[in-house]
Amino acid sequence: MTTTALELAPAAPASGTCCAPLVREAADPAAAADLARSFKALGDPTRVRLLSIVAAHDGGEACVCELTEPIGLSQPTVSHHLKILVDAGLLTREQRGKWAYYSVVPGSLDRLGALLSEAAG
Amino acid sequence: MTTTALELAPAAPASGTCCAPLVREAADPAAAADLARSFKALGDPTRVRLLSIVAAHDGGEACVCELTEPIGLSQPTVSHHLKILVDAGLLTREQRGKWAYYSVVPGSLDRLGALLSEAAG
DNA sequence: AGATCGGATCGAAGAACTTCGATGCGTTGT
DNA sequence: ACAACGCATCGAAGTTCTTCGATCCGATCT
Repeated sequence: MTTTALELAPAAPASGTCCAPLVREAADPAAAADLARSFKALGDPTRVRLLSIVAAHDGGEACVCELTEPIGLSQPTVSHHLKILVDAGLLTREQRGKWAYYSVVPGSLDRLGALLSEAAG
Repeated sequence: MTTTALELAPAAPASGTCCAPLVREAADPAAAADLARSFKALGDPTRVRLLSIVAAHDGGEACVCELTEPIGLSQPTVSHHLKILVDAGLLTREQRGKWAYYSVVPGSLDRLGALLSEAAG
């Protein structure tokens, strides 16, 4: 490590321009909005808990009746949050007889994590 | 792959209990709230773009004056979003003379991705 | 068929968020 | 010392989100 690059690294010491230029493309607004939509679904403690409880069940699925009690919220509220997680592509819903079973979409969380590293790596 | 486990997999065919038991602990409410706080910071398209633009700059840092224009929002609004990202531990702020430089906290996004896989893996 | 149960949908009330213009504070330049 | 600049903070207005009780729809049981 020599001090060769020191002449251009600190840019302007006093006045003039303040920042360094871009070295690569930033995420375009559409991609950013997509990413934000997914993260917004995880931006509520209730929904994180729902996701975790579903994943903790045998077979990776659980019905609403098993989710309402540990969450401690009303049944309509739990259904509302589950719908948001389904719309975000993190859960799937399957009606079997009288009960509705929710399960984690395989790989959906890993895909999100990968996008995370890519967006700011 | 034999059909050995089929006897206990479908649980109750008609009435009775609906769901399978838990096979492991779900995330406790405090941990879920922590995780949700981080994701909520990423749950806005403006903040995802800010993070991306900062990371795209040389040296991984940028000042507010370089962020306001590409975002297309007012300077107070950009400052507000930057503060949220700092509070979430995703950005750091450093005042150098007249300008405030924001940079991505190294590893913060990877850590989030790891928690993601852990919480529902 | 009628009753019952699981769960989604429908407003509504309250809280939280996003955005802005105006203003204040610290640094830089004249 | 004074003016100019970068940026944070302060209300305020409008929107969105969270939560609930009430209600409705399907499936199951008697």
